[in-house]
Amino acid sequence: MGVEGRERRHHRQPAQAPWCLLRLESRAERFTMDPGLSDAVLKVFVELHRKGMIYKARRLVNWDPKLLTAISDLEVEPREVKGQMWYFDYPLADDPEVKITVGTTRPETMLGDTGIAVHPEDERWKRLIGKMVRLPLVGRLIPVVADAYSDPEKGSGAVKITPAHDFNDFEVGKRHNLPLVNVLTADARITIDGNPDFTTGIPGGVLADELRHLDGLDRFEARKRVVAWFEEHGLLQKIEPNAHAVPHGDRSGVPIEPWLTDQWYVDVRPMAEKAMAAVREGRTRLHPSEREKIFFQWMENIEPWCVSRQLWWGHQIPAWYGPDGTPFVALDEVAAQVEATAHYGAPVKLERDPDVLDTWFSSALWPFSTLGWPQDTPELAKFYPTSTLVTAADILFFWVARMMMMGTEFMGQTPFADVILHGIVRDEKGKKMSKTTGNVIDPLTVIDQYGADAMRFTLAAMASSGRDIKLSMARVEGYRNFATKIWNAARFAEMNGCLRVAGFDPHMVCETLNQWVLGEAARAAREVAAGIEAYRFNDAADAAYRFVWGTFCDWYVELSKPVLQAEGDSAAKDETRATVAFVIDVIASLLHPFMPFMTEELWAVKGEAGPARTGLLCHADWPELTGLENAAAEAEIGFVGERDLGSGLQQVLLVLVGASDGTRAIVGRWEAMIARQARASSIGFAENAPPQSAQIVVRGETIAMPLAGLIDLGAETLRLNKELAKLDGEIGGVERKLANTEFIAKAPEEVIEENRERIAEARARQAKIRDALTRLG
RNA sequence: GGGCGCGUAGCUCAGCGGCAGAGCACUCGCUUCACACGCGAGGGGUCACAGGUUCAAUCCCUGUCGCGCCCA
Repeated sequence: MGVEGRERRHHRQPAQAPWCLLRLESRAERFTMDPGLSDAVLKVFVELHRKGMIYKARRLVNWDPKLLTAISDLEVEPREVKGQMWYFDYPLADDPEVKITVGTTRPETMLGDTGIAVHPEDERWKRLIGKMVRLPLVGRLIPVVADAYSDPEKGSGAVKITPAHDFNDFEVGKRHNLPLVNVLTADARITIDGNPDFTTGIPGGVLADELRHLDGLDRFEARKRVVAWFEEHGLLQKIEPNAHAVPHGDRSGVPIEPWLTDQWYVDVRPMAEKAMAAVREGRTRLHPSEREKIFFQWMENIEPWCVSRQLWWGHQIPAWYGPDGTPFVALDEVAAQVEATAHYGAPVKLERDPDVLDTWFSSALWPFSTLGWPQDTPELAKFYPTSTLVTAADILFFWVARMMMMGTEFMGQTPFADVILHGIVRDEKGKKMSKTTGNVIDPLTVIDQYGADAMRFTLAAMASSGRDIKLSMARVEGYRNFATKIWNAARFAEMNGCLRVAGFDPHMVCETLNQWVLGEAARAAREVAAGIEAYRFNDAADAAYRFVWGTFCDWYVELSKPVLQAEGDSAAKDETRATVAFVIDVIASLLHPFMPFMTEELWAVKGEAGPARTGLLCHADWPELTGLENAAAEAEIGFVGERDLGSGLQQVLLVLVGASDGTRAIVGRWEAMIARQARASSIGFAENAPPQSAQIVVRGETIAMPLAGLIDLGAETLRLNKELAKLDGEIGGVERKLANTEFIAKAPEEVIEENRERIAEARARQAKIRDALTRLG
């Protein structure tokens, strides 16, 4: 974190960190201005300079006229502005009646025009190439040059060239040897009076009054005056509304100016090559992998990085200037003095460069500077390279790419094996949160309302495939309810004496219900682990949620009630109690990554009775649950848990028609439970359905409910007929598929088999429904 | 202008070749002895549009429209 981050955020993050359960080692907190990290910054700067990869150059930079500093390309953000395009007429020097029309969105820059470019093939202007134009208002003579930069399709086809105030014009100017005329001060005011660059081309070197009045004006005020002048002199051809992107400083929010200054640059290309190689060869993997394309696109087109800043805070650049301005880059002034003395042949007075480094320069060193580099520390040996970096996708270039460049350059290997790029949290309308817009959702507010666990779970559940998250409070609330649900389940366990039992072995349980839930728990543990390992946190969170609510609470707890709440003690009851306690421990473990507080508390509370815990849940092992799947238990509980068994009415008789011995046995074991689920008064068996009963078909079993006088038999008939028709449709579709010879020839066997089973099931079901219909009548 | 991505239930989003899913919202019924932040039962989708590939397309390909983001 840079120094400005220190000041603005430092008080806040430690407050948030514990609630978000960032597992931070606070003794290891580092800050880029710490002495150790400053040593690293100096060393890197000096080393890169020695290798010729840091140099000083006079170029156009993105200049922030409010903060009065250069900024890097990445700190510039284009903002769509509804501006205007002004068209000015520039008269030819030797024939003022002939005028060239040029368009501009920044009229005040015309003071620095040193040429006009037209496309070499443009028939309108071709004949004027090589001629001179007298720059209106200023009087300077400037040439018409042929350059393909000018787009004949746009505007008039001729563009004014201001090499000192526009990046494209700078390049055009270089190609045609046009002079650079700077007309702006650091705070973007016009400076022309006594400005030799400006006055050089002016006849007599003396400024007319109308010009002198512009001197010292703010750029926008000057713009108005220049436009007014052109209008007065009949040289304003037209004004068109024009929406275009204007570069703004991302911190200051004001339009930046391309401005000619001396700055320090890092030649990042060699480092970029090394970083790209690391990704290409799989030594660093980006997740999601689609990000790699964007990474390469940027890295392949990378430009020199302007790292000097004219600010009062930051790492001062380790460069000292001799009397003639020669820079000496060294770790300290003494070393610089040695070099200077050697250079001049005698000691000289040195002056240190007042500029500081871009904060991202020191941040780029983070993976090794924090571990003590350039010292050879044990931490460095142990923790570099790191395994995984988790960060927001929007700082891929600012930070991640630069850490990779510096890491490969100075440590010889890429700093991370995996980089997880997640989305950023946006507001509910999908807008990027920003302090200036004022739509920042403070996590502490959400936490106050719904709890840290609910918020953390929400973020995990919504963090799919690196997409941005529109934070949905409804989701947060839903997961708060989930947390409450777990507490209530734990309370149920407590009320029923479900205590942990020493040496409980999930493989030894005898009760079908318990075998079943343990198998489900094992499946859930596998799914959650797989999700986390694949960095698919939403899949992991989902799997945990489904198991806890959908399986454990909705079914297991319900089905265990008859056993737990029966009078007296039994082996089955003991086993079920132990299983409940065991599964709650599993739940705490599975959910701990997503709901650390609640689960830790649950772990502690459940640890009060039974065998002593060895420590905190966060230090406990991931549940190792293998060999617990049990197909027979799954089938049996599947039948018992069938939602469709009942009639939706209270206290009816349930009759299983023509049930097999197996089914009779299952029903025998679960009678109380099934009756309870189905709201049935009792359950019986018969070879034929009683007259006037509603009948349903569930898992191949026909269940009849004598409903004479209870329901509308006509409505029941209608319901059954509707279901028949639905099945007809399904059968028709599948039959057509199976009749297709190509399908039979080309589809995989299991798919064909699946379809055959589907049709068989549908037909069997239809038969039973038809049977039911005749009984009903 | 170039690149990347997204258009799936009213909303927020999963799924990504072989019967369209979740949460929230909605409708109906429940003071069921863990939980109304709950329980049960439902309704709701030509998976943006148009072509193509395939036995089979929400999923793959091409184009169109709409919406984001990144880089010029």
